[in-house]
Amino acid sequence: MTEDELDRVFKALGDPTRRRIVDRLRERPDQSLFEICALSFAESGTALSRQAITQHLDTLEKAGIVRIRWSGRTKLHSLDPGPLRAAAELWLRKHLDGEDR
Amino acid sequence: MTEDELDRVFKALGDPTRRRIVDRLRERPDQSLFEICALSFAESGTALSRQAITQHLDTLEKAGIVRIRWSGRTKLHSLDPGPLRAAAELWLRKHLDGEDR
DNA sequence: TTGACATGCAATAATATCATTGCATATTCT
DNA sequence: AGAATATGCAATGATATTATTGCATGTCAA
Repeated sequence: MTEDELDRVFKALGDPTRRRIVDRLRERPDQSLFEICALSFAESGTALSRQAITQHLDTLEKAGIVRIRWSGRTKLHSLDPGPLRAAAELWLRKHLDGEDR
Repeated sequence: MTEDELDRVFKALGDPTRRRIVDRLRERPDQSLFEICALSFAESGTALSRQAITQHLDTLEKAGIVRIRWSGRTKLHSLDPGPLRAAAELWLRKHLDGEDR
């Protein structure tokens, strides 16, 4: 994992809206943009525009955290646990050695 | 750990200069601003201004990752592993359950 | 007490991020 | 074919981030 990839992963995680999206995608994969918008609204009360969500999803996709798949006219989003795991292993874990885990 | 704290930790980690600072502080604690500047230069070749490093250190301090201690006219920086560990435990780990670790 | 040293504070500028709006394109259904 | 659906693309604006420069303040040491 390159420095740039690490940048993108941590930056992607540095936003609460994106973290919520990742949480929801983990509960259920293959969600469409509309589903994610609806859940985002249901959860937070405030409605972000569809484009805002799209941009967050792009950020997650560029970080490699989210994978997309087209089914007709709907774009389905799922998690790719790889980059998250890589970031945790490569970087966070070395700062936690010697602790009670 | 609140959402805001999580934001600050991940955002702080989303910059390669700051990650390098954390790496160096882990190797040796209680480094002054000048030492960090010097190491940063020695490592990367390009010299960031002292103020740029100061701002990065502020970001790390606000994220709770770096603790400071004054000794006369020198400001000594050390790591606080707490927020890093909390972020890893609270957030990253739940996305890694069921894997071979 | 003067000079060198270590750092702080403030202003500025370039670029990036986050969210919005309006319009366009492609797919499904009747 | 026409209407509704799901999404893309582009422009804009507000705010945040990153790095710079110049000057000020506090501390140590000769």
